[in-house]
Amino acid sequence: MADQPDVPARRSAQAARAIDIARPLVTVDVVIFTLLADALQVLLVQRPSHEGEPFPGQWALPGGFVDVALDDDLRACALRKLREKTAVDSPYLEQLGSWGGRLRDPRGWSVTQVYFALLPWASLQPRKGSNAADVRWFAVDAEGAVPTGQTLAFDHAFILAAAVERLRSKVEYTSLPAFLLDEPFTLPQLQRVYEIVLCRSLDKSAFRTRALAAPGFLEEAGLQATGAPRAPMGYRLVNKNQPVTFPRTFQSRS
Amino acid sequence: MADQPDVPARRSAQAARAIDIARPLVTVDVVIFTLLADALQVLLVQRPSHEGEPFPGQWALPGGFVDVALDDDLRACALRKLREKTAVDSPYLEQLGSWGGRLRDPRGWSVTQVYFALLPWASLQPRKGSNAADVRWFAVDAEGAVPTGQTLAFDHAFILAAAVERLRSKVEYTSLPAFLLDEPFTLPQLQRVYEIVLCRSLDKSAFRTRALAAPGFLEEAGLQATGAPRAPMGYRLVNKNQPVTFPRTFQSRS
DNA sequence: ATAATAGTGTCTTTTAGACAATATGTA
DNA sequence: TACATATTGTCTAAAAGACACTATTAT
Repeated sequence: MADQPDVPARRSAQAARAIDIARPLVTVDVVIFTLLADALQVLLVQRPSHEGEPFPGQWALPGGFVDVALDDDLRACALRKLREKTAVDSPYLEQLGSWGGRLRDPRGWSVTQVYFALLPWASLQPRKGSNAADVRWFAVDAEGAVPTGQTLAFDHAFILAAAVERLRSKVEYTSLPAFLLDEPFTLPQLQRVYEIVLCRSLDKSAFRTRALAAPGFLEEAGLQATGAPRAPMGYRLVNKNQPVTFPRTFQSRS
Repeated sequence: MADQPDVPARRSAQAARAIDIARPLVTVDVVIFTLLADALQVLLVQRPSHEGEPFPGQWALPGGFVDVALDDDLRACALRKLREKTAVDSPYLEQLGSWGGRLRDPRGWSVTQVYFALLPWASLQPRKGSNAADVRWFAVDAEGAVPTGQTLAFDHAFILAAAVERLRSKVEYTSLPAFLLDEPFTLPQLQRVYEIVLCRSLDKSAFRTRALAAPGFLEEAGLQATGAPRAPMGYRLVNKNQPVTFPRTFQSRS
């Protein structure tokens, strides 16, 4: 590593060892979810097939090495990766976790910081990803798997399943699914998103009561012409950066 | 970096760049909580005062560089750090998150993976930390701060506050506090832990009903001679590795 | 007996779940 | 007017909060 930071020559042996030991590879990956055709979809990219690249041609989560010159911090790095693939720059973005170890990358001990993003589909339409050939949306099934025909690169199948599980579990008691919708949205649309993510139906009346009663969640945005016989009320999020937490989980099994 | 993994000389320019770019420093830190004297306590260590070490003499979370030779993965690394300070090796250990950026360590772009551990006090008594001089327990206040007199090293004050917040928020709807108690414990003891962590009192009847009704949480372990006038029933955890999730949050304000 | 702590019972309140009823627009 | 979708109302069930009551044992 040629351009390693300069360290004074007079440092102690202990400090020197701390700096000089072999450093793991550090990457950031992003699990990008959206909603399309009544299904949860995840964005995957195809690995390059250059010689020397691991998992050539296989599908993977978008991501890559932290660039210590470009990225101020981990979140900035995740936003950069997201922007490179989707041209979106203020999504809902949450840290999912880290996976690191000796075996997950053939190039050596590596650690990845995984974020997950929730995007409304319409936010992607204007510029649908720079070089679209190697980027695709895949529907995610109930187990968090994806119909690529092959397994994903690295441990990404495992990470994707963890992301879906995290999303599912938080959907039980937060307003997360609202970040998958364009504003303004209607309550029937919101309920449908919950049902898609949870893979079960919810009671209409209880759902409305809960959503409208939650403080700091929704504000009215006028009746919407959705084509429905009766025009439904539209709503916007009061806070676009943070989900609302409900005091109970959903329990309907109807 | 002398002992960087060997890469075939015939690799492509792109692959070569990926491997050769400057790598961030990678550390693992552990927020170790226990319960003592009716207060939540966190374990801190004093930074060495060798020349060249950052934040010499200041208190910090226990942790340090990933050792790619010793550690198979991140969790193994966290367990090693924990074992070095406490001689405990099967605690409740959960990933908290990562903090990474250019400015958090004067030695360069660094990223830390933070875990938090919950330990019963008695598990620490037999060997109370190898070299006890530079290791100490500090009571944590309601805001997640600690009475050291100085600020903590690195961004550890911030990380500690995040850990306390995470603990508090999960305590509202999980059985996490049980991992702070030695088994067998009694329901009054368990309730006291909840109250300490939440900084508010809970109703006895509702608490007992909820705890005993939660599936997979407690199993009876015989009456305990605690010195109380009436001997209380002791309980053990059915599952020592995973907390139980309650369908509602606590709401008592009595 | 009294005190202190453990544990239970009862009543009320809240909110979800089920489902029926009403409202409002389109064809 | 018929119909489809949005929205509201009613009843019931489940669980928590408040708090009073009973149980057990050390002193």
